[in-house]
Amino acid sequence: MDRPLPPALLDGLNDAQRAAVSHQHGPLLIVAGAGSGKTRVITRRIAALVARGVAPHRLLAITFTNKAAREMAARVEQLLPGSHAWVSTFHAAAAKLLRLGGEAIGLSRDFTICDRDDLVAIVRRLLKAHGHDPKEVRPEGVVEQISLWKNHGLSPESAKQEAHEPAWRPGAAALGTVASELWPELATTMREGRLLDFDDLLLEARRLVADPIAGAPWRSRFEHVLVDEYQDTNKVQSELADLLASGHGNLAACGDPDQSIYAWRGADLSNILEFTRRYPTATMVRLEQNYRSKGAILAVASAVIEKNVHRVERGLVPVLDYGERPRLLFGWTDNDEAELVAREIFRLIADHGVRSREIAVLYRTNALSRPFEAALRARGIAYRVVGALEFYARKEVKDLLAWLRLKANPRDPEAFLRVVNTPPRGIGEVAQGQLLQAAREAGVDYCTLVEDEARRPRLKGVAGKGAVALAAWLRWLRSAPDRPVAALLQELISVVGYESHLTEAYGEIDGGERIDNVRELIADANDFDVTNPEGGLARFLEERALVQDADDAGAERTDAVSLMTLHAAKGLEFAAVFLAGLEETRLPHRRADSPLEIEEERRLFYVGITRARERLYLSHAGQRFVFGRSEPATPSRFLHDLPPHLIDGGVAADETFDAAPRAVQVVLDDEVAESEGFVAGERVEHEKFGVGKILDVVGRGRSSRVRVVFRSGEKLLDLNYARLKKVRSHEF
DNA sequence: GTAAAATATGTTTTT
DNA sequence: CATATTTTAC
Repeated sequence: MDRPLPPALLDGLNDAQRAAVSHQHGPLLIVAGAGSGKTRVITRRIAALVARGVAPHRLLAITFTNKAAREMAARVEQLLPGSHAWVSTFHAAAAKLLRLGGEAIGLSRDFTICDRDDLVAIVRRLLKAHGHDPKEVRPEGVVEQISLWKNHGLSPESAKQEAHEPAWRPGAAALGTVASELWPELATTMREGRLLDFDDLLLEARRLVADPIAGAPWRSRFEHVLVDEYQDTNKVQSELADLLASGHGNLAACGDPDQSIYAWRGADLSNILEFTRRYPTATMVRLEQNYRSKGAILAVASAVIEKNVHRVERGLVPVLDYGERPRLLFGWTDNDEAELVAREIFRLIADHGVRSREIAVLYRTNALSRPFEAALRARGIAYRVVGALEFYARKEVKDLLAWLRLKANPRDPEAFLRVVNTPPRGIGEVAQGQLLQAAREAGVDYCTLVEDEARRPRLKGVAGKGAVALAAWLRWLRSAPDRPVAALLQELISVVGYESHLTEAYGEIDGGERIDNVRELIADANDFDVTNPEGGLARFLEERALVQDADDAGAERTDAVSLMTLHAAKGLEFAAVFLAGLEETRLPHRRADSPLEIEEERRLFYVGITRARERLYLSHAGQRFVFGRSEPATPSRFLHDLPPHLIDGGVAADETFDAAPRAVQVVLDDEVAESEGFVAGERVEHEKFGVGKILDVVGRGRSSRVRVVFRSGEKLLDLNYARLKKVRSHEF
């Protein structure tokens, strides 16, 4: 310990960065503004600690996403080849902790991590059993409420008193009342099924580490604990970090209050704001020099964030030159906007030699990606949508994972319910209810239950026969080796006949697409087998549960423009950034109404702006397709807040909007024509069916449909969804 | 009772 | 448009 630091680790750092890297003992708070070299400081700090004699495996670094964890681990590896510092997210760390030591606090070794969908499904069943109308009480709302309660330290019992929320609609049951009514049963179902959700992982991990006896080894396991994105930790997370560092107090927290964008998920800004009060001996380092963005971009960022009232005054000093001022783009419709963006991206790539991977289009919600995908595709520009289509959320993927889950944890009710009748084998809703009930009464797992059922049948008719078939597969599943995962999966698919089920249920074309996803899952499992030669099924499932995005799981890194939400862009940087859909009800989002929520939306805008290194574009449209309908859109209030002199051409939002024709500057006749109504007799083109002719228009407004005759036959198309394009008659 | 077919309906953000 | 729920047919 306390060996001198190799000077190379401090090379090229400013004073504040050096202080953060070389700090040795006791609590440390790093308040790091956007682009202030935070990642560099953290990795160097880890290396510095090791250089001073701390064993790498006695360091724990916690990041916000799995991707960040992987990247940081790789960077540390670069600095210190062969080191094995533990870098992970809170949830992954908690899961590992519980696998290793959970039994000491009465947890089963083979628990399953369940996602939000599983919770919602369980709650939906409970709602039904209690006779609630799922339209009056949304199961999603109940899940959200219970999650909030959990994070505030409530228990199923204590929630009863808290729940006096008025009904939002006359006659409807109050959400809080229903949630508190269902929570005990939900907890029972989870316990019996050995299920842990994301909140439970953290809560149980905290319970383990806080335990006077069982937690002792964990409280001294790490000599240093480091938490990145500290501004987005919730109470349970910060307490877990405190506990893990409680043996020595070597806790380093690193974050930026201006980039707090997860309050809706329980993130508690007071964790970082009051860090020095909790740790009075803490050293505080401020990183306030921005090495990432050009001055012009930073000027806009500052102008934006300064509007927030609930904020500690802080500066971000540009190091780079001023550069080009951000540009405002306006399109009459969302398609026009996307067209302008795609055109500009093309120009950047073709004329300025910007790499595609250095360009990002950022928006508030995933649903906004469509027009950009289409416009980029039309120009042949490679792009990838980050995070949106969750691979593991697809039905066929979930089905197969459910079989694996059932093998890993035969008491998992959600896995059982997915498996029991896919492919259909005559065990319908009623029989399923009976099986669930019987399992609970006998206290046995579902595999045992079904095998018993096959021996001494109680279900009648088709259901009984189905149970016999299912029992045979389950017996096979139980005896199959759980490694390699890809082989197990492959065999499972052929034993169950899953691929033929897909083609039967969805047809050749649709089924084929789903089979592709199945193959992708096998490839994914194979990747896992190769990279984790000793990893078993449980580990595979845990990784899939904690990692939502398939890209995240370690797929290709192609040169492509990135499309993603502002939340997903956190921690990333690009040479050119397009912030799109800057309109009221989108940014700020329509559901953000309180001043505090508006401030979080503004921080989101700020995060987006500060992703850009050299070029920034702010774009919005005058009309946008929402719910399949074109609606007028007004520029975001955040655009109005921008001082005109900071924007290219000195045009602020209100002026642009009035001067729209000049701002567009391009002829987009085709697109304009597209948004007009259709008339009988017109020629149209459909993506799948080709060119056709409108026979007549049924209904008006929201529910209007058109009857079109195509070469393949007549179709009734809902204009809200079918993407029909007009075709000039001479092209027909 | 189950399975296929018709219909309803939904969009913040995510570990 | 894709999934979830309800209706209908067997």
